Amino acid sequence: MGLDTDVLIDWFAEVGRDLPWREPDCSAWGVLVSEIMLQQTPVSRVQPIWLEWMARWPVPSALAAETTGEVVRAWGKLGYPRRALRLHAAATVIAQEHGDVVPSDVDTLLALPGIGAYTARAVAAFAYGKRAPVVDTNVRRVVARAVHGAGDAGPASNTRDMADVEALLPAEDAPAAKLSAALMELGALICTARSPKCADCPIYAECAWQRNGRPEYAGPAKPVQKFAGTDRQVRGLLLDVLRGAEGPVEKARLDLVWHESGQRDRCLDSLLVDGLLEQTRDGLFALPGEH
DNA sequence: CAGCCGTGGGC
DNA sequence: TGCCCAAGGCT
Repeated sequence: MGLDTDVLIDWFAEVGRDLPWREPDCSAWGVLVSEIMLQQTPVSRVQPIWLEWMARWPVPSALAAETTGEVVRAWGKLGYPRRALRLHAAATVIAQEHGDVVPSDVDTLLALPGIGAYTARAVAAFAYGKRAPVVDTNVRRVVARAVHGAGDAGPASNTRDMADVEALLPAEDAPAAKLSAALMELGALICTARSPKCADCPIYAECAWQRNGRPEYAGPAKPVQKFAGTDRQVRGLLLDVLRGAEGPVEKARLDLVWHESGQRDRCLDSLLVDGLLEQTRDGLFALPGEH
């Protein structure tokens, strides 16, 4: 027995959050920016930054005209700052090759930097109302429980996961796009990773996980990412100095953020390689384009 | 494909 | 408190 898509769509219309990028007049550019920012970053932290960006860079060409350093600075502490570089690069391609219009075609979107299987389909569905299997961590969890009766989703398998969701989508574009948003919202608000709120679930009666007696997750243990002491932490500390500085800084200033010089220098070098930092002629360090 | 890439909040 | 988690993508 399949899920009741009408119930989910109605539930979303009733209790879905009023997020600014869901407003009917939000541009496709606004949707794209939100999707990139929301990759691995919670809604509550994205929202204020997204509002700033939309006021400052309302079209792709406006962002493209900015230095990458300024974009990285405006990215603030959303995390994974390479996303800011990729978004800037995507905006440049959109401005130069697509007439400043965010593409609506999945394959064209996939060709843009920073846009993968999820984001391409999310933009097609949420900005353009298209039917496309939108598979994120929320949707994978909802499908694992409600459809497959498992306690949680196992390791991601792009092909299989998209086929699962594809089978749930209504034939028509508009309801399919609404269902995609509803599945994500259900995973975010009700069918959460920890302590799911099953009493409030609109598809409780059809849920295969309930029918199975709510079995524990039985798949392989998920790899846990360390953070303390990793290059990721050190890179974050280094970049944070530059975000807070007016202009270029001396290396001695950067040396203060981490005790181990080998790791520190390796991280500094990797930031230069990534294009998140630049070195000035006189050996100072700066955000790219800001010297 | 496994591992890496930031940051902060909740339990 | 430490651990888990959050609208992924890239190599």
